[in-house]
Amino acid sequence: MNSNKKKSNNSVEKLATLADVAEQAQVSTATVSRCLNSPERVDPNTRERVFKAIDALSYTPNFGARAMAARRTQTVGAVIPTMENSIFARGIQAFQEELSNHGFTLLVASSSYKPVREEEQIKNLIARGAEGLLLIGYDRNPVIYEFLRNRKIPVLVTWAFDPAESRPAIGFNNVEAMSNLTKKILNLGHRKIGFITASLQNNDRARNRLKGIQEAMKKADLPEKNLQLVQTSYSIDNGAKAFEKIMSGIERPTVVIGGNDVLAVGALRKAKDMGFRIPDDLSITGFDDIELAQVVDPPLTTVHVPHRRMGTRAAQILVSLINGEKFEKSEKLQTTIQFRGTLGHAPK
Amino acid sequence: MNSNKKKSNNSVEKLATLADVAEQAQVSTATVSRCLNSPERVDPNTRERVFKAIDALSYTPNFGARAMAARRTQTVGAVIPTMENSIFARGIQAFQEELSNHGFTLLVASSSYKPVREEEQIKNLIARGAEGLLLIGYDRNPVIYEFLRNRKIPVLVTWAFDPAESRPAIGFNNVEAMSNLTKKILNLGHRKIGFITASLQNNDRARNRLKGIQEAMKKADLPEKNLQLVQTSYSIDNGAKAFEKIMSGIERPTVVIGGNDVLAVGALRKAKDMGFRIPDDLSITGFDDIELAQVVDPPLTTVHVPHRRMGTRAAQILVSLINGEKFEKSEKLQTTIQFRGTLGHAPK
DNA sequence: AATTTTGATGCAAGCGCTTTCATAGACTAG
DNA sequence: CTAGTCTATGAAAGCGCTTGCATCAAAATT
Repeated sequence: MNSNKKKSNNSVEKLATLADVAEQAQVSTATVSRCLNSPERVDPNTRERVFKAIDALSYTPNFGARAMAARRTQTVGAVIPTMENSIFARGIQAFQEELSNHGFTLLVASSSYKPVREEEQIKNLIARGAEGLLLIGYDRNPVIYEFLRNRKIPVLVTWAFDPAESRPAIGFNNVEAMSNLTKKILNLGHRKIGFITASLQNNDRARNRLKGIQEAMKKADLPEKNLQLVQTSYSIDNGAKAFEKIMSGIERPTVVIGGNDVLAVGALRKAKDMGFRIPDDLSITGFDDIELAQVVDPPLTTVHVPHRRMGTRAAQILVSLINGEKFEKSEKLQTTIQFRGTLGHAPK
Repeated sequence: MNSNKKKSNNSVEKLATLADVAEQAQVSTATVSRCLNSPERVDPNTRERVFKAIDALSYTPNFGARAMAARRTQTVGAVIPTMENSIFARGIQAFQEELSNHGFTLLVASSSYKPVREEEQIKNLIARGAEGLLLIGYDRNPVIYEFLRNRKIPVLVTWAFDPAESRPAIGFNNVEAMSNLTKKILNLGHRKIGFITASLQNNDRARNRLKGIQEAMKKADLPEKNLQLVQTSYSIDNGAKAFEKIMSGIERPTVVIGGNDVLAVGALRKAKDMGFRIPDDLSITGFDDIELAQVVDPPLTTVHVPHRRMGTRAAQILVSLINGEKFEKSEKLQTTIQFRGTLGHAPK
C-alpha cells in the first residue's frame, strides 16, 4: 500500500520528512505544514488524516529546515559564566520558565568566565538562530556589541544595573548593594576589611562590588590600606585559600567580605578550621544568597538578590524586545541584606 | 565597487549570507563553503580574500542551513532532571568539556523530573539535530526508546548502571552503593532507619537506592517496619520537612538516610534546629557528594560519586556510538563512602 | 612535446521546510 | 442563473548551505 515512489528510499531507511507525511496522507506538503502551524486553517477530516500519517511515520519536524524557511526560531540564548555552582541556576530557571510561557525555547551556554569563550558561544547561539540574548553583566568587547547590533539581535544585560550604561538591563546596582552592606559592617565597628573577589578583569560586577566597599570606606574616612584584596576564581576551595592568605598577613582584618557566597563559604570553612569563632572573633559576609548560605554553620549573612524575579522579568523584557517593542528603561531590582549568623560586632 | 546585483537587498538590510560573501570575494559559494569547512583545500590567496569578506560583512554561518545541507550537526543533547541544584552540574560540565575536545557541541535541557516534559525535550533536541543523547537513569516510556531507535539516535544512560539492563550506560550501581552504605550504618548499631527519597515513580535510581537499603536490612534480619520512608521532591526545605515528619512519629529512627545530599542537608539543618546533636543523638547520610556536603556542619557523610569521570567517559562513549562504533559493554563506576562527621554509633 | 596528474575552483542539485499566489468548489446574494 | 465570497488546497519558489561532478590551468612525468 505504499513504498518507493521517488528514489530508492526504502532500502536506506531515511527519516520521514514532511513530504513523506504528505504522500502518506494524500495531501500536499503545504497542507501538512499548515496542520502543524495553523491547524485551524485545514479541514478537520484532512487534519486527522495528516496527524495519523505523522504518527504512523513517527515524524518530527526538522528544526533547521523550519527555521530557515520561516525565518523565525522562537529561541533565545543565554550565556552564563558557569553552570557549576548555582549562582545563576535559580535565575536562569525562572527565565526559562517564563520564556516557555511565551512560546520561546532557551539555549544556554557557559563561558567559564572567559571572554573569548563567551564570544564563541554568542556566535554559536546566533548561528543556531537565537533571536535574542541574555548576557550577564555589561563588560565585554565592544566589537561583540557592534556585531550584535549589526545583526539586530536584542541583548539584555542582567545580574547588573548601572545607571551610567544605556543598554537594556535588568538587575541590581552592585556598587550600591555592596556599599550598603559595608556601611552596616562599619557601623558594627569594623575597621579593617578583607575582600575576596573574583578576578576584576572583564567583570564589571566584581569591580563594582569593590567600588561599593571603597565608597563606603571613604565616606567613613578609612584609608585604602585598610582594605585587603585577594582575587581568585569562584570555588569554595579558592575561597578557603584566599582566606588563608588574607589571614597570614600581619594586619588581620576583623571582617572578610566574600565577593559571592561560594567564596564566603570557603572562607567560613577555613576560618572555623583555623579556630576562629564566627562571628565573635571574625565576621564573614557573602553575596547572592544561594542555598549554600542557609545551610552552613553559622548561616551566612549575605546580600539577597531576587534571582527568580530577575529571571522572570528578564524573559518578559527580552520577548518584548524581540517583538520589536520599544525599550523603555532598564530596571533596577532592590537587593536586601539577609542577616544571619556570620556578621557581628568587631572584636574589642 | 559592489551593491545590488540581485534584488533590492541594500534597502532592507538583510543578514549577510554565504552568497554575499562569495560575491564580495569574487568566488563561488562552493569556495567560501570550503574555506569554512576544509580551508586546506583552497588556495591561500583566495582564502585570505574570503576571510576578509567574511569579516567585512560580519558573516556567521547559518547553523540550520548548514545542518540541513550537510546532514550532520556535531551536536549532542542531554536532558537532565534539573539545573537548579548542582547534582548534575559537575558531571555535565565534564561531559561538555570532553565533548568539545571531540568537536561536538552540547545542548542541555531540563525536565523538572517530569516524564512528559522529558519527552518533549528529547523531541526538541532531536528536532534541533542532536546526533546522540545523554539521559539520566533508565526509567522512561518504552515508546520513547522505540522512537529513538527508529531514528537511529544513540542513547547513553548515565547516573545509573544496572547489570540487568542491556542498553548502553555508564554509571554506578545504585543498589550496591546504598546497600554498602547501609551495611556500615547497621554495623554501627543502628536498627531503625529513616529514608528521605525523591518520588519513587519514574525514578529507577531512587527505587534502587531504596532497594539497596532493604537488601542490607534483610540480610541483617531487620523487619521492613524498621524502615521509615518519606517521598518528597529534591530541595533543602523539603528535606527539612520530611525530616520533621519522620521525627514526629512514635518510633524515631537513629539514622536518617538522605536520597541525595540536598535532602540530607535539609534534614541536617532541621535536626540541629530541633536540638539533635549530630552524630551523637542521630546520624545522617547523603548521596552524591556535592559541594554542599563539605560545608555543612558537621560535614556530611555521603556516598561519593565520581561525577567528573562519569561525564568525561560518557562523552567518549557517546561520540564513539555516534561514529557508528560498536558498543561493547556498559561501564560501571565505583562509588565510595565518604566518611565525614554525620555518621556515628547508634545512641545507646 | 605530448600526456598524465594534481590542485583550485565553479556549477548546480538538493537538504526539509514555509508561504505566496492561484485555483477549484461550495455557498450566498442579487 | 450569474456574479461575488469564502474556504480548503496545491504548485512552486525560495531559505542558506554542502558536495559530487566537471572544468581548466599548471605541474609533473614520460
